[in-house]
Amino acid sequence: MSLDGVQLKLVDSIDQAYDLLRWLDERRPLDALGLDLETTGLSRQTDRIKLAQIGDGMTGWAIPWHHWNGVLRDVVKRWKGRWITHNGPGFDLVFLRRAGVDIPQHLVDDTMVRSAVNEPHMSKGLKQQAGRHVDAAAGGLGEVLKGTAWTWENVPETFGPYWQYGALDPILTYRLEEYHRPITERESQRAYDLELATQFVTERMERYGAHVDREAARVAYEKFIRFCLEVEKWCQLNYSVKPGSNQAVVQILQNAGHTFSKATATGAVALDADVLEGISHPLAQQVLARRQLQKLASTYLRFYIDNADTDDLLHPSINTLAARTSRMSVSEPNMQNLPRQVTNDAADLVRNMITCRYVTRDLAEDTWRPTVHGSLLMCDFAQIEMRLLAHFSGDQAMIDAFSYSDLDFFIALARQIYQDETITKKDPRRQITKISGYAKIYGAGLRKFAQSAGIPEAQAREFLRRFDALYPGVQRFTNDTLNEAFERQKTDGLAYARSPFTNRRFVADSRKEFALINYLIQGSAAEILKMKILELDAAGLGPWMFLPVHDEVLLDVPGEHVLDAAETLQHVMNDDQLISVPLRAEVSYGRRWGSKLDWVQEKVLAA
DNA sequence: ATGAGTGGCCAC
DNA sequence: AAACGTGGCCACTCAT
Repeated sequence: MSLDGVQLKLVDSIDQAYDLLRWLDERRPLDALGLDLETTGLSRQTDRIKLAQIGDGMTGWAIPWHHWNGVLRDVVKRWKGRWITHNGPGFDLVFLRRAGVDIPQHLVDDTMVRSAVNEPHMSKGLKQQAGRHVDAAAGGLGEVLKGTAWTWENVPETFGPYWQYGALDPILTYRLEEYHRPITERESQRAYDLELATQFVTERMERYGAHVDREAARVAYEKFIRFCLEVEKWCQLNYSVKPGSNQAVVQILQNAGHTFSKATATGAVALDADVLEGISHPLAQQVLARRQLQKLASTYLRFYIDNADTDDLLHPSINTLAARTSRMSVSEPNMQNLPRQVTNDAADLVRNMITCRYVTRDLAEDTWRPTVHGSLLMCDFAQIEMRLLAHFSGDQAMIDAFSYSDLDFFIALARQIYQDETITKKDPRRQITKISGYAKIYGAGLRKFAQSAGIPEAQAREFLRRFDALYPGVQRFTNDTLNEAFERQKTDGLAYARSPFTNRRFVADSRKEFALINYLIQGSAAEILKMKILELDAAGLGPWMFLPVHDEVLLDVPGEHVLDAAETLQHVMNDDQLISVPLRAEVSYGRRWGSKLDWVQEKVLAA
């Protein structure tokens, strides 16, 4: 395929508008239209459409939005066929909807999603993809404004290179669809359907947003920063060093007689929390304390204050296609890694500042009634990855350990492994068992397992021997996955595993094929969460979901819907049919996320 | 001034 | 036989 002979056209007269509509009428009803937009920028809240482009494999039309948007509206009214976008659900369709142009979800296909599913190890970008599958020259496009005084915001729509660059995009999109569609249909239709549908739901989550207690964030920020400044002054005064300059701090501590043994990945002297905690020197303690508070203040509090909108809502981006396991990631801010340690008040605070939008700030905790004033609902799967390990292994003993309704899974497992029915929650053997489970899931070897469990390698070896004897299915699952991957390496040139749920390909880096075990488990968990989010959406909870966290979904629900929503969550997320052990989910609620210390912390802050 | 790389660290 | 996985984002350093 090449781009020879393509036609690029600009709609800037009535005649050309009619040309476009005539061209449209000649499209076959079963054909598709490529669709793309050029905008003033990337913000879906504040930026505007400059150019709308449609096309097929040979002809691309650029429609200047300000003067000729009526033409695009007319096209949307007339066209009954499919639409092909590249990141449409997350971008172009959002801009169009805001402009009052609604393209029905069921008519949309998307080449970014197709690429992510068909070739998860490759770049998903339109130009990069087109360079691979359409025309090598297409990969080098995208610098039309270089050497001009224009920006994406103020370039005239009629500037030749600009609109031509734009008009080419629907052509590329259309061609990519032609390339990908047969592959998707043959290889991974279910994964594609799942991913595409998920994008429409997560885009709504982004718009709905997360409510933040901005006032509390301001107070905490001031306090944290004041502390950091004092530490910096102290370090300067006493040691003439910046507490953030690790190597300089190391120098000083070395001069004071401390020796360092831990190295970083590249061989430098490590100065992480672990190392600092082991040094009895006032500088070490100050460096550590400042590092923690500085991180919290700048990553979260500063972000909350600067980026919440006028309704105190954050709108983080949810990327459904970032991780090779199909996990979703979240950015600006990354709300999937808000500190959770209850032992650290300062850290816990950051999570507690995510609050229910329907509760006014002055409403005292003891007068708050979730079913009256509204509530956050948090619904998370219990040990979903361990359940998937049991499912994949097929070991009856491990499967059984999930079927005692009144017994913790890891206690049940520990009792089997240690042959001791007296093991309870606090028994250290439960913790070792738990760590071993995650070691299996992550693909850890003996050494790393012993390390994480804090036991001698001999003891770890004995433990794993018993584990493997009791649950031979885990090793069988591991071996089968790897053997299959190596077979595929020979035939397809690529080591990969396939999702049992959607037939998705999980691709491993070379020499890290063992990671496929983890990809299957983590990826299946991710796919299950996506499936469940779609079910929740279909069950009517779409308007209130705002955040996925790998095995959990968060909702912000008005009071009159709280009970219904909680019941729906229970009903949808608990599932006895999907895999060979029951899937269990717990619903919790609160005025704040985290919520354990709540108002107490606000008082601490005020002090 | 900007960007890439590193080290560090939070989550699941 | 042996192999801990996936992300995002900060401060800092050194390069262009």
